[in-house]
Amino acid sequence: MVPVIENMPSVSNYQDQTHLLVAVDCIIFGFDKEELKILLIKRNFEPEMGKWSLMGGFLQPNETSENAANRVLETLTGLQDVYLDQVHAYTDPKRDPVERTISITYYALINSEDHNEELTKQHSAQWFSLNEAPELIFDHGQMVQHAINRLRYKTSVQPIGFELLPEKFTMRQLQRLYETILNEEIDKRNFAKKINQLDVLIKLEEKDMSSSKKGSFLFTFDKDKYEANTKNGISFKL
Amino acid sequence: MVPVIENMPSVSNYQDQTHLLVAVDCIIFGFDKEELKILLIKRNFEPEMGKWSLMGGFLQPNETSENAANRVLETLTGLQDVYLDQVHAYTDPKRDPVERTISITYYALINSEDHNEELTKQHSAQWFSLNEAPELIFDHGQMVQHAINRLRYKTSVQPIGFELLPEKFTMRQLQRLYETILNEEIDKRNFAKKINQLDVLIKLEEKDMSSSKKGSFLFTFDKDKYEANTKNGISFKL
DNA sequence: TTTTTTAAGTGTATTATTTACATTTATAAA
DNA sequence: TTTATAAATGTAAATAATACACTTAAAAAA
Repeated sequence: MVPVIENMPSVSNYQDQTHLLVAVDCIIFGFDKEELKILLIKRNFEPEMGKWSLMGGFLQPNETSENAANRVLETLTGLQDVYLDQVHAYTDPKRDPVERTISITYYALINSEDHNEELTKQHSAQWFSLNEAPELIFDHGQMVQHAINRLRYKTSVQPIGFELLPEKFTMRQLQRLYETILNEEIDKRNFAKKINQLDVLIKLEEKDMSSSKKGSFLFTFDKDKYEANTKNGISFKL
Repeated sequence: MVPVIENMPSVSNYQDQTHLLVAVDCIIFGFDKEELKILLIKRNFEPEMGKWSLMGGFLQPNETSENAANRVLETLTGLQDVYLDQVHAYTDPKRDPVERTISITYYALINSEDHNEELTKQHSAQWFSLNEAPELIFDHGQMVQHAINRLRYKTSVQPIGFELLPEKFTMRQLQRLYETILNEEIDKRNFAKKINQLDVLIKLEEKDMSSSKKGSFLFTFDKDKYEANTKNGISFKL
């Protein structure tokens, strides 16, 4: 028998507690050969109609927040099974002026070639490079910043960068991706050395001829090794 | 003018959305000279009365989750202004059998000497070393594991370990703290070298005579340098 | 007073990792 | 056939991490 302390009800008062709206907001990262970009929507609904924001949605009765983030992402891009990572829960009582809403953010990594343009057009969505992004509503700017930091960290411990690339890619595209995520220039010899150490790439016979006269070999990643490293972690530091 | 798309209301239906209970749960870390421990409560209330769990509470109307975590922490330990760090939001619809509740976790770092024993007794709380902790209700075990991982990471990039120590401490205590957090043995010469590089400690004249005949010098941290490094980050890797 | 005991305190050599850096090569276009 | 372009590649230097053992201060015991 556990004694019941004074002032401490023996049954929690779930009923009396405040129930709140819970939303998810997605920071959708894409890479278009040169730059890391984020997909933002121009709101065609209130509140803050006409302003730019992240794509989000309310948590539904039988969903986890991961489910909700996937749903939101599919609604906007048509993509399923996308890499998603929870970042943070934002809980300021005044963050949404209409009604108190807490928001859980997820960042998504997508290959920006893949998304369904019909859908993004419907939502007046647009890709922005990080330093040209417009001002965002509420605390969405802070959410983006936080997500970038998390992505940078994650990139240094797991080889997630590949999620943003097409199936076949050149060493140079991969390098540009890392450079744009980490926001620093990397020496190409040192980069190749590091990537080869990770031992997750397969070099194909095929070349991409679009970028130079010589052409550059295409790579794809070794799914098994990649997944092992994605789970076990790596150390990517240049 | 922003066009309103079919099937897309121009005003969001906040009213129609599901409202949920939101809780915070605290993973309270303390260090008692030898080991990293966590403070757990034996529930004297339903659900799961009599079982061990994290200390938590529901988010109140005008609180942020940080406020709530601080409140929960003060209720149990009497401590204010404790180091707190958000870890993750848990959202499985079935995680709480009484009613759907999402939980946002925070880990707290406290100097375990400081807490109010009267309060912890009232809540039937007890310190457990990490590998002797009892089984916990719901998803609390997973929450603890997740928090430990986060603490390990944080320790390697910010000098937060000091939050767990009394104001004056020996180099050896600090080393034991790092060893217990990182779960590995560290060579004492290499450790001292590394810590001195961080340049956040002040060596006092005073010695602690309790641990050896020679005694060991006490240190305190240089508040300014410590705070600068806490913000800017360090790299602690041994 | 001297000896013993105990953990504290300290430095260097080795290894591993990271960084800096320049020339040759394959191919398309002129 | 020549030219132009980005791709491909390796080594030396610097920095960081690791391994490792003896001396010392003080209390306790003889």
